[in-house]
Amino acid sequence: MLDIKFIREHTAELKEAVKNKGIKLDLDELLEVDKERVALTREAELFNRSKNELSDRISKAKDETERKALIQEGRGLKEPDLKNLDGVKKRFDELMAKVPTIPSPDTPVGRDESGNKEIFRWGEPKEFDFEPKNHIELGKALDILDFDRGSKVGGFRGYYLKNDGVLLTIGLMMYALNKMVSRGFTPMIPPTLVKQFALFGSGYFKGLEYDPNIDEIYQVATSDKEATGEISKDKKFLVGTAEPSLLAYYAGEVLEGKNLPVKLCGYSQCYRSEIGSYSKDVKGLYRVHEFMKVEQVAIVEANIEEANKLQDEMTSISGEMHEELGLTYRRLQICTGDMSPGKYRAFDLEAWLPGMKRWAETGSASNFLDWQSRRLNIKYVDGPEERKYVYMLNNTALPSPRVLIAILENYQTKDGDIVVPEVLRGYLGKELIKKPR
RNA sequence: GGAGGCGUCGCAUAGUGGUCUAGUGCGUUCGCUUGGAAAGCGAAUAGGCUGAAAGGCCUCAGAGGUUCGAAUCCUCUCGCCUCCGCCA
Repeated sequence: MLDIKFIREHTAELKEAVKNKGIKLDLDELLEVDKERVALTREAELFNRSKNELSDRISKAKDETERKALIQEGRGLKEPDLKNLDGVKKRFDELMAKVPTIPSPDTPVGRDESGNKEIFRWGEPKEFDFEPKNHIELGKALDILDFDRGSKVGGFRGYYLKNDGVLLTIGLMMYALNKMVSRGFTPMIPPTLVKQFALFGSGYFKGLEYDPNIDEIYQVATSDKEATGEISKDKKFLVGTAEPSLLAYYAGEVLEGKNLPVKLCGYSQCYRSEIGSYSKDVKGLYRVHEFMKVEQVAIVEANIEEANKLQDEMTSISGEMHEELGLTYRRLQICTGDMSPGKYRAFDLEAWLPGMKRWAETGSASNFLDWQSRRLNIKYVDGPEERKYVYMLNNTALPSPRVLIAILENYQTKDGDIVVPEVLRGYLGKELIKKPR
């Protein structure tokens, strides 16, 4: 969400942003609707003013005759068409919800993910003196992953973690939480079942309302009437990351400037319907409907340099974890076409998967400026009189399944065992996950 | 699942048809006072839209209705809480 005044004054830049981000939005229509909205509001104001004045005079009428005369006069007032105003407001809101943040000057312009730019690389893809297996084969042989039973019970993209697969995963999460806490982030386990506003506020709906056909979010209904939309009571959604729950923690609040920046990290189960990815990555742990993740978010004052600096810091913490885990990774700067509407500046981390022979997105760091805080109505006190919307940032700390894939594939031995990365050994109590022989 | 309660300007509350331009207390800020502070005294203290400004309009959870006029009456919706039952 942006300020309508800003939109009026920066139309050209916004049109450029709409084009470069590939958003379906007619800004001219928005400006037209805005004009109409202002005109109708003005009309309603004038009517209200005369009505209020008249009511006041009626209440002060000195006798019945005067009162009756004034009431008659009131009947003559022409009421503006407020129904029309409601419609205009609704259309205005719909269009406003789609207005993007103008991307940062350093963001490459591109149509899709092929326009992302590699800006940093740590390590090189590992060389093996044997043909490395992928995590599916490895996991099955080690009896730490079970996809057959996973889909039997959980359906498409279902999986079980077993034995050391569980300990590795929980170990990764503990490792990430400890790392974040050591960097001054407040740990939280937030709700994963949340109300609509939290997801809308963070930008997880493409429009004003949830649309199950395009939004990659599960809705939870507790009755048939809810499921069919007949009633909307208690409609809840499953979050795809801790981000919306962490950001919405402060929804509607005004924070003290001296308490900024607020740094939080959240551990949560994450649910993704993957509605637009039916045929993508159908095998293995790469793209699953539910997983565990530690997420980092930050709430900062409205200062672009500070926000960018913190974004870089958050990205570097994720990078450091990849390094400590011994995972070759690269950092990409995300281009306009691969960026969601609200983002100002974004980076992905990708780890190398020797078995699948590909890079795997293992993190995504985004700076939204005030696009989310306007939707969530989160401000801070800046000086004695001024209140400003905060800037909001988020970044993955560690996503469990993809990092697990990277560890299995990078640390495999010729015999199909897995060497446990040093930083995780404390959580497993062993140095090697041995294949049953 | 059953029963009941509640939703007012940061917090707590008052307000049952016009004098509400929403009162009071707490908190906060500023001033007076003081060597400095506390106390005391005085003042200020919601958000949104619109406007160059002055100002105007809207918002008492939300929507609709009754009325010349609604925080107040009616209907529905949403949200929260308590008790009972069931249960991890």
